[in-house]
Amino acid sequence: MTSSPSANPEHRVSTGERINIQRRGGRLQKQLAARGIRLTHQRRVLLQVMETARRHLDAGGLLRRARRMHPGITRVTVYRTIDLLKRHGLIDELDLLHLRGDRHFYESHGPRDHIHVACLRCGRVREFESRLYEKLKEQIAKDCGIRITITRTEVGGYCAACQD
Amino acid sequence: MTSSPSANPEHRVSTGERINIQRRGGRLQKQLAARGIRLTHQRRVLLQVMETARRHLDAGGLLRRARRMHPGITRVTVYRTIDLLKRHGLIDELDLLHLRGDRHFYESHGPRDHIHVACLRCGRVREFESRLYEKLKEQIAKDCGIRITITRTEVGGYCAACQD
DNA sequence: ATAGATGCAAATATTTTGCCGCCAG
DNA sequence: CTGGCGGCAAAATATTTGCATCTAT
Repeated sequence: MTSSPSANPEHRVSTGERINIQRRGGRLQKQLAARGIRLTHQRRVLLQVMETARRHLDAGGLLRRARRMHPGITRVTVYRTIDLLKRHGLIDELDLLHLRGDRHFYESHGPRDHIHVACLRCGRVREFESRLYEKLKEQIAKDCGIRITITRTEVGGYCAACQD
Repeated sequence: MTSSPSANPEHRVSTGERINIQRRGGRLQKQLAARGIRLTHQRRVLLQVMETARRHLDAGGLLRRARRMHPGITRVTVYRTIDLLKRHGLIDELDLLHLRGDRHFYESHGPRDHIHVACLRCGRVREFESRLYEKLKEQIAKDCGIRITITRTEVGGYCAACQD
C-alpha cells in the first residue's frame, strides 16, 4: 500500500468537526443500531463509505475515502469495523478472482444474492442475478444436507468488448 | 477475525509416504512438458504433491510436503511454481471462504468443474458437481456476453452433523 | 552453451494484537 | 460512569523481488 506520509496534521479533530454524516443513517447503520451496537463517529463514516461506494473497495480504499470525511481514522479501525460487519453478516467479502491482487473487497450485503462477473482484460465487474443460481443453491443444500449461510460465485473471462 | 481455535486439519496423512517422483509424471507434468517448459527436480516434486494431495493445500502446506521429498526446496520456489501453473491455467486458486485464514489454496484443475461446499463449524470441504451449475454458466455467458475462462463457487453453511 | 530456474535475504503487502486513554450510551 | 472502542506501534502473516549461481535441455 502507498505509504502516505499523511503529514500528521493536528488530529485534534474530535467531534467538533461537523460532518453531515449523522442524518439519515443507511441500512448498515440501522442494522447495527437495532442490535444495540455502539455507533461511533468512525463507524458511521465507514458505513456511509460502504453504502455509497460505486465500486468494490478493499481495506485501503475504504481507509482513503473515510479519511476524506474524518482524517483521524486509522487502518486498524477499518479492519476492526470490517470484522464487526462480517461477524454480523452485514457485508460480503470478495476477492474478485485476484484480478487486482490479493486483497479483499467488501460490499454491503443486500437482499439479493448475486454473482460477480469480471472481465480479465478490462477489469470491469458486473453483478448478475439469476433464478437458476437460487435453484442451484437449493440443490446443494438438499444434496449435501447443509444449511447454507454464505455463498460466493465469481466468474472471470473476456467480455464482448475485450474479445480477442 | 477472532482466532477460532477450531479444527487444526494438519496431519491426517498416512505415514510412510514413500517417494519416487520421476516415473510416470502426472497430468500437470505432462502438460508442462507439452508446452516445452523446463522440468526441474523441484517442479516435479511440487507437481506430484499437488496431484496426490487429498485436501487443499496452501503455499505453506505445499512447501512442507515438498520438503519431505526434497529438503532443499524453498518457499520462493513454491510461489514461483504456483504462479507458473496459474498462468498456464493448470491449477485453480481458492480461498475457501477464508474459513482457515486469509491464505490461498490450490488444486490441480481437473476436467470437471466443481463447487466447494464448506461447513463453517467442522471445516469439512466437499466438492459438488452439478448439471445446473453448467447451465448457470451458460446463462451467464450468454446474458453477459462474456467468454468464461475461470469460475469459482464457494458455499458455506452448517452440515448435517453440525446443525445446532 | 545458455536461457531460464533456484536459493538466499531482504523488501512489500496485508492483517492482527497489546496496551491505554477516551467516548457513546 | 464504564465497558466497549479507537489510536499507536509493533507483531504476525503472506507474498514478491534482486541478484548470483546452477541446471535442464
